[in-house]
Amino acid sequence: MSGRPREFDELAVLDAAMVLFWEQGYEATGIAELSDRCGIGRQSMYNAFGDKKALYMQALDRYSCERLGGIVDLLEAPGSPLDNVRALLGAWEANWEDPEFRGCLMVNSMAELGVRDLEIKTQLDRMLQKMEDAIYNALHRAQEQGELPVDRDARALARTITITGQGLAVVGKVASSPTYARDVLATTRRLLD
Amino acid sequence: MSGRPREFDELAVLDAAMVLFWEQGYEATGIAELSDRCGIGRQSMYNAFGDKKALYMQALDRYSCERLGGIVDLLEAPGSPLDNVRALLGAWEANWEDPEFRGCLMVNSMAELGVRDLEIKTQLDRMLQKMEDAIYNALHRAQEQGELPVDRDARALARTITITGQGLAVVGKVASSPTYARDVLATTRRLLD
DNA sequence: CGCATAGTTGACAGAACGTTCCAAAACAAG
DNA sequence: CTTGTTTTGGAACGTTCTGTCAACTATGCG
Repeated sequence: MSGRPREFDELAVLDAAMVLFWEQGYEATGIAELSDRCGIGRQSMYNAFGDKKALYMQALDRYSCERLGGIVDLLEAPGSPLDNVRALLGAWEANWEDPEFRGCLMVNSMAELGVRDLEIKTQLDRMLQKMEDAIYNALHRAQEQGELPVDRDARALARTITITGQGLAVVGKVASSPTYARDVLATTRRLLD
Repeated sequence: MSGRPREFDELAVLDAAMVLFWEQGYEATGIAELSDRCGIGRQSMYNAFGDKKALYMQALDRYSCERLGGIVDLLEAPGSPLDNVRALLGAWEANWEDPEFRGCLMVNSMAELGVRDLEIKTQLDRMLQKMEDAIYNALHRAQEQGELPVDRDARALARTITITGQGLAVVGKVASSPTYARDVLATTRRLLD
């Protein structure tokens, strides 16, 4: 039998929680703050998502679907796969130039919890591979289509681009130089010629 | 007039605090845990270092002197400057293969506090520039000595290497593949030929 | 020895933490 | 309308947190 209906949209609440964890990290974000910004009561959060860590992992999942999914879509877009990779680098450069750039939830999570929580570590490793594989697939297709020389190690290249993205996401939170990302990504782009 | 002498070595305590912050992050590390692992009482910590944030910033300073200083020394070692850069990349690769690799305090701090605390952000930016400049200086000397073609943008190259190091330090906390760093650093090394 | 200075110790205050209990409220089905 | 089921809001739980206070201890100097 069904009882009283929910007064909130589960996905919208999860999005709000995701943004809050994204901005402040896991430890620095309190339950009261979460329920405030999500617009629902404490008990409703516990009913819908479980305890704090469970909520956090669902926020990570949401990030994986929304943001990483967006990257995957970008890389799998029709047309030149190599241009899609270049578009990803361009998006990163644009992110850098945004003065309100808040980094990347996946990277923040790696730094804060990567070695302290095995369950989260496993999930983050999956997300990382999702990103790496998406880049690898694009590079591999680029090689099949003759856009990228076949003597390049596509796996190593994909990992290099992944690391570059993660590095920019961390450093972008503190670095003051506006040309930083441009310098780094120019070097990265040359690897694709 | 001087009173009762300290029963602890200030630098040793700071080192222990640094390691604890390094392993667990700022928020997840409590004062009780700090004074336990440092082997001194709470009040002694407050007397010697001030409050938690002041202690953290002194730990960051210590990290800058010890670890970043070690990198600077490595890069300024006599002999081939380009080989010194290669040695740094080799050290990063060895770090990756260490199963107890705990990342880098500077990177962890960027991710956790980089956008939330302006004072810490400023300090981290300084540390980042210290590292970048050390790499740049080595590359610049390599160009002067003819080891590295002068048509390379040494600043962009230094930033790329910096970003790669930061990226590896984050990703290394969760990635399972043992060849990850090797792949990435092989690509990086090719930039130096 | 005695005074001044500085370090150590344990207890404590005030606030914040994550979590749970409970009763009121809102709907679906009978 | 009644009964059953679920959500909601508020109060309260015990714990942990950072930081402080006051008493005690140990040293250097006169």
